[in-house]
Amino acid sequence: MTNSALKRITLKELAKAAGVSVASASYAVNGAGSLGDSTRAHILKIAAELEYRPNQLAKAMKTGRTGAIGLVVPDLTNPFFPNLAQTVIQTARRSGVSVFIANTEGSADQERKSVSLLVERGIDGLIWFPIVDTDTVGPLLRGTPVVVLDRNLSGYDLIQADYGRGGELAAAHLIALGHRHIGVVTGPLDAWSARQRANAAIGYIRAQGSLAWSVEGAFSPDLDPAITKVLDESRATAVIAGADLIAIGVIRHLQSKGVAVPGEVSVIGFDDIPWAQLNTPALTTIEMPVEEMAVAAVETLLRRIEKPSEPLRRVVFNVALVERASVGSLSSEATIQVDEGGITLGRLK
Amino acid sequence: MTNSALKRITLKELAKAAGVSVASASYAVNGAGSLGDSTRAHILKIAAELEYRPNQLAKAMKTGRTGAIGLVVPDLTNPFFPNLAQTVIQTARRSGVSVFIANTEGSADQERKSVSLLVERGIDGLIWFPIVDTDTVGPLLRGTPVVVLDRNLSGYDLIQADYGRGGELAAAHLIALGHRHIGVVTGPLDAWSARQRANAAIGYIRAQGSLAWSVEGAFSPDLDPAITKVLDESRATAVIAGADLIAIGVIRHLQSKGVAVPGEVSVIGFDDIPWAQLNTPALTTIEMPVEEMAVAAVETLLRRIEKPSEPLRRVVFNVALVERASVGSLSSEATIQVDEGGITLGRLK
DNA sequence: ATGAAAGCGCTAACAT
DNA sequence: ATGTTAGCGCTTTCAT
Repeated sequence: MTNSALKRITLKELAKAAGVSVASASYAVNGAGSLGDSTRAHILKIAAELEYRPNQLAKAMKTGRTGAIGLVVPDLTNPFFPNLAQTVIQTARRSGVSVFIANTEGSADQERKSVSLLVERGIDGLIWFPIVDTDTVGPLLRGTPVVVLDRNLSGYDLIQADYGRGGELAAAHLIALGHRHIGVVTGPLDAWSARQRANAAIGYIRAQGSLAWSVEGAFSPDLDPAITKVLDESRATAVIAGADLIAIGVIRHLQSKGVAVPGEVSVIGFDDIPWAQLNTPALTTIEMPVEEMAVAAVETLLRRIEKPSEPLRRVVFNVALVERASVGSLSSEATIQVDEGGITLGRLK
Repeated sequence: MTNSALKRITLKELAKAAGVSVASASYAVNGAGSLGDSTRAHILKIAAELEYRPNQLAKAMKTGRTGAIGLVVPDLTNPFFPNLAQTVIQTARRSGVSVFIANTEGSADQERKSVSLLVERGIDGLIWFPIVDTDTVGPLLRGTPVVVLDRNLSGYDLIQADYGRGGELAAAHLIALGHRHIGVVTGPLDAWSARQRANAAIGYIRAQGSLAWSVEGAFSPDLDPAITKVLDESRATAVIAGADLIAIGVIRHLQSKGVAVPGEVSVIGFDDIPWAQLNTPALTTIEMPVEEMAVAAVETLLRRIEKPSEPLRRVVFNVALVERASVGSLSSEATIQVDEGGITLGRLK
């Protein structure tokens, strides 16, 4: 009968059972130290029989490594994040590290509390997707390595997508299809990534066409009155949204007012969330390699934990246009000529 | 200057700084033991000045409580789960407990590995959403308290929705609207909850109308050939899907074949995932109170951790029909007469 | 009311 | 190659 429940065998007990010292037992279990082959084999055999499982807490206390990292994201309910979280979890687990998830619910206060809780609980590192561009948590970190996603905070390793290029790609696509009067609904502008997208898109539109209007929105399909108003009065033939969620909201609103998408107005999004292709019409959008970014975040963090004094790194991922059905051509030509304006289409994937 | 970074103050250091013993310091910090009011106040003051933060690992090693629980779900990428996870995280945090998330990617093997990792890492308890009806992890638990979501495993606390009633509700709604020929695409039938839904729906259909066909599907909008085939050859005027994700897949397929929903065929889903109302047409579905179930899971687990020997509990939540736009009436009557067949519509919310 | 001290289970010098 | 031992930071019993 095995001791499946209750009392776990300790290293000391294992050592006694094997007739060796705790040190030898530890060495055997961890593949460390110098041990005779037969001794090692013997200890391992007994360990297996006894179903020895090291107490990770004790181990952590000695080594200062918990084998756990934290992931702090704004909102798991936003369809952009589950993919990210899942990939982080999987990647981490491949290295035997577990991940604590905290969500900040969009509040800087929650963000601070979450980080504090995690740091005090003892994590080896943190992957942080901040809600704003301010370093709200620096003083709470107490030396915990951090990699920052999506934002541009100094003093941390950074994982980003080329948001600026994304904005240009979106604008260029519309311009190439004959659109000249373009409106943009940005994401919350206190986020660096949203500003990057918006500025690049607006810059391109101004250069090649004309900016119909520009409003700031939240990351939600529920549109502020300010947005619906501008939409209703709009003469724009196309709108760029700062996120797919917003784009979906825009399309819904347009449709509810009887304007056809993309028949009368084209809409392009950002992120390529899973819903994008299920939407009616399927959403044309700018995709970023979320999974790869998640993997990069974990790997960067793990490396940082190993080598705390290596120079900080900043990894920027390429973005790409995903053409689906929410954007139409204004010109009557059947052939689509995309003026890339010096932008290289492509992706790392 | 505060010691914001690096070396945390230890209890011993705090004790020395306050000129007391470690025991007194511990008592003061934890509000335990018996201590003079002034002594306590003094120690606390010094602790605040020094920004003392207890080492939770050491504490955990002594007390056997880590203040962390695990959440094991099949797939964060399935829109059903983020809400659940988020609510679990929030609820847990309110009690100061952090949550490790693991996803099983639909494999029993991963499930076992994830649970092992968590248990060995040291969690106080586990919230488990199994992928099948088998207890794949029992022997790995080593006494860790577990509450099981959505399935009907014995030996654990159970949190469920009234899936059977949900199936009846869906069928009754269709029947009441004049549908008689109804098809059903079930979820994976190795899941108890999917069977409950399917059996109840099919039973009701057989009693009040006729079952056109029934096929098993995966939790995905991508339909198996077996399903699309049956859909294409179907004479059913309505289909019940075992999950919203499936319902969306069915609608997409129907639309792609030029059949109007709900004009020619009505479709009803299950779960009321966030996207259900964003779908075109907005999805009529059976909702379950996910957030409340998540809260109940955490509370049940926390109580179980406190009192391991209390009798097991099983909490069943009510479900409700959410009428949107994917179901139409077959009769020409404008008034909808729902024959509830003894079922009480209502919800706990 | 306060303090001394024994560990929790483990790792890693440091012996031998 | 193997064993002895000193802690990691904390809680808690037992003295005082």
